[in-house]
Amino acid sequence: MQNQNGTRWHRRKDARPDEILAAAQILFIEHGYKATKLEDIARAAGVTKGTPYLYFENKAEILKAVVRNGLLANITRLEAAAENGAGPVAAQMRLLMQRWNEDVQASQSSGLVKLMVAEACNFPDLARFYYDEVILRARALLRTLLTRGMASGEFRADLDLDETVQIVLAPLVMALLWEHSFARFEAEPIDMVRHIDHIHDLLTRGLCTRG
Amino acid sequence: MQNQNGTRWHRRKDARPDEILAAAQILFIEHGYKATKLEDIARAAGVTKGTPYLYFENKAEILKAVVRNGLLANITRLEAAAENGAGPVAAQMRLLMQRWNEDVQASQSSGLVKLMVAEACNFPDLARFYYDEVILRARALLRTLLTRGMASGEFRADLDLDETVQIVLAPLVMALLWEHSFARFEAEPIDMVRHIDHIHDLLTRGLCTRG
Amino acid sequence: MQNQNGTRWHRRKDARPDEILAAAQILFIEHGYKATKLEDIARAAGVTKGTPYLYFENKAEILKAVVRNGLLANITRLEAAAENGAGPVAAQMRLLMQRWNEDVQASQSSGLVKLMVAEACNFPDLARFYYDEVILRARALLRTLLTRGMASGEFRADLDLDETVQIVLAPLVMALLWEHSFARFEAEPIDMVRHIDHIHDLLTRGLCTRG
Amino acid sequence: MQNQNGTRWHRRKDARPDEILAAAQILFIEHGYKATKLEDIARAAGVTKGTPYLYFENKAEILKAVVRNGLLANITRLEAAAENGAGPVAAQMRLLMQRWNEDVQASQSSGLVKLMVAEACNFPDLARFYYDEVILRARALLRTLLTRGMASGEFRADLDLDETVQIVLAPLVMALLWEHSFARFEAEPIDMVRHIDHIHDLLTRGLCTRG
DNA sequence: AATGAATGAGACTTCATTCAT
DNA sequence: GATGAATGAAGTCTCATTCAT
Repeated sequence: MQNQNGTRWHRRKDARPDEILAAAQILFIEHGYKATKLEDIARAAGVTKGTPYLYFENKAEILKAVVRNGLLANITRLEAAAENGAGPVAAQMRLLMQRWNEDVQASQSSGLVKLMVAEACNFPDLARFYYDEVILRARALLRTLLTRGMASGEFRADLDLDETVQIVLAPLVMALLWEHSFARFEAEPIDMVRHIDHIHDLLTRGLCTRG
Repeated sequence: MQNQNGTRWHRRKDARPDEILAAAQILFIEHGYKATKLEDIARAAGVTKGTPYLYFENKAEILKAVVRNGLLANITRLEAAAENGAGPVAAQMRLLMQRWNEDVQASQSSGLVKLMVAEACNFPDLARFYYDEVILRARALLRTLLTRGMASGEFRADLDLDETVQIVLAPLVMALLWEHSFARFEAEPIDMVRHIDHIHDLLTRGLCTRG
Repeated sequence: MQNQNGTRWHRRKDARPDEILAAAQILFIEHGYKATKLEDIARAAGVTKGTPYLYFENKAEILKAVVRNGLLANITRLEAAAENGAGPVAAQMRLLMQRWNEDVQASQSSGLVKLMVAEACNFPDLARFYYDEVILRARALLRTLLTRGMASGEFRADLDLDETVQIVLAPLVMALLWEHSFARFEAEPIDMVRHIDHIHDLLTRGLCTRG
Repeated sequence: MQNQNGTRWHRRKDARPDEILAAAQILFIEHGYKATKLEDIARAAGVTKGTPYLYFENKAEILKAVVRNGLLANITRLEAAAENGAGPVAAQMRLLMQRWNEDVQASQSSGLVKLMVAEACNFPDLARFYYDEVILRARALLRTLLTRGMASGEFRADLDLDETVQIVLAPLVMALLWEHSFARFEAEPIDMVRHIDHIHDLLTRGLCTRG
């Protein structure tokens, strides 16, 4: 394969692994790990069957790299975004949710969560990694925020921290899973910004009227 | 292969399909559709490779039967449980959530949701079925309750119905997914009754202190 | 299975094997030996999977019985028809050809030849049987006729007997094979009586004008 | 599996499909379509199970390729051989028959006819192809010759063209079928050149003495 | 570095055959 | 005699992986 100057391509030499991972991510999310053929990944990445093996031990390692790459970057950016907040905690929380959403959209990584849910049982060490490096860190982030809010009197003092963290995260995670499972059947696509506002509103103020 | 009577076969035509589906459900949920071998299903059901084909056309049909069987029964029981409620709507909602949980536990069907999330893309008509017959019906149920609560003044009048339904369902569904993905890494198992109470409490009263 | 008198059927007890063979013959001819399922034979014979095994050792024995039954009867009747002919040999030959055709039509056995051609390699002893008991006997019959014709001066004296026998039989056999292979593509069905007359005419008189 | 160079593969993409078809042809003719295992074809072609699938969609496509390849080439060469004949038509016919025989011997394709007869019912479109591209074209060839002979007064004018074509072809085709079914039981192998001469002689001059 | 022909274990599925009822 | 649930060997086809080029 030669470009029009007659010289071989070298430009993308270092980009290859990432191109393969990008292709693999899309296909793994779309069809699951087992149902995705390595040849499809290769083709989608613009290379041939043998090439992925130059960069990755085997198919399982590609999956692991996909997940590690995608999610570590996400959570790291999220942690950065959570630093040095000021003002009412509820507002900080809302901001953080929106930031996180923007980041997920930008990084195309929403489906990784679905992938992890689907494959957690088949890749225990990957699941462990995800639990330790993503779930626990995300929870810690939220827990800090909640604690601050409870300390300041903004949030109810009788909340169970662990439970509350789970419950707050649930609608956010579900929205991601939804996008890669049943969203296509909906009449109109979800407006995530608006949806997150609703989540924030409902979680902070509750369903019930204030008596 | 002989059973304990020294006879070669069990001869239980009527029970077989359900035994096969039960075995398949466990394995599909645990490993996903593709990664589950038919021979494993057969062995788990106490029969040999060929037997499932006496009752089901092929592997895909077994998956469909698993999902249809399990979920239709669930949603139907849920709808029955939702009828003729009286008293405060919030209390009715709490009761319904707990009923649903009991039913899911009893029917061993919690993992079906994970299965559907994982395989929605590979089985579009099954996903459609799930969307139409499970998701929409579950939403309708909740929407009725919310509407009633809003009409009675118990719930806030400014809620967006569609959004709220999604958000209320999210923690419930997430709890199921959790059980079949990362729950094993937690220090202690989730007490679902307690968890649902927390969900109900947080959703009805909100995070914030009143006033 | 009971008839309307409440008594079990016994009437066809002895007919069972023949019914099975009749069904098998049709299916073997239509699809070949391997492609015919024993269950299809059973169903076509109005019995269930296990029943053929009450009368036949296995599938191969059914094939052998089909061929033996069908062809032995044919050749025997043919030999009977060939006896005590009088008058011109060419006319006797014509009569024999037409008789043979009537017999084949009546006995529904035309496809057996195709079956034997198709399966000769896979069933050497059956092929041997067919060669010895059908082909050789049919040849002998024709050879007798030809010899008589040559002796009487009716047929050319310079004919090679073996070769001539083969060549005379060929169009007759081909017509049978044709019926079970490509006849369906023809615009109109073959009129066998007429076709045999043409065969007889061409073979006796030849293509060339008499000069 | 290693070749004699100690390397694992032959690496001969261009030759492979034909090697596979050649192996398949022999086995299909010998045992029929169903009774031939793909692994046997592969082994006979010097490759392993999976390799045929690099070049052919599935087993049925291999059969189709075998037939198409083999027969189209034959009929095409036959048509070429039939062009620009001169002299007595009977002599031309004899020459054509011998040419055809030489071609069939050289191309090892004699068994394809048997294969088609055996499998016509199971592969209707292949049979259609054979009927259209081989049978009809062969008939047309012969019909031309016969017509010429009748016009020139060499052949009888009262011949039915369609019938005659069928009858002339029959002994030629039967000889091929014979070779792949019962020839092995004969005391001595057929001398095809001589056999064709006999066919030609009998068909042109007829059985009967003149006069 | 990249290719892609080839491999071969392994999955799905079929079906001749058995035998308790 | 008849049934038909069950078996399990065997066949078709797939695809992760290898390695000569």
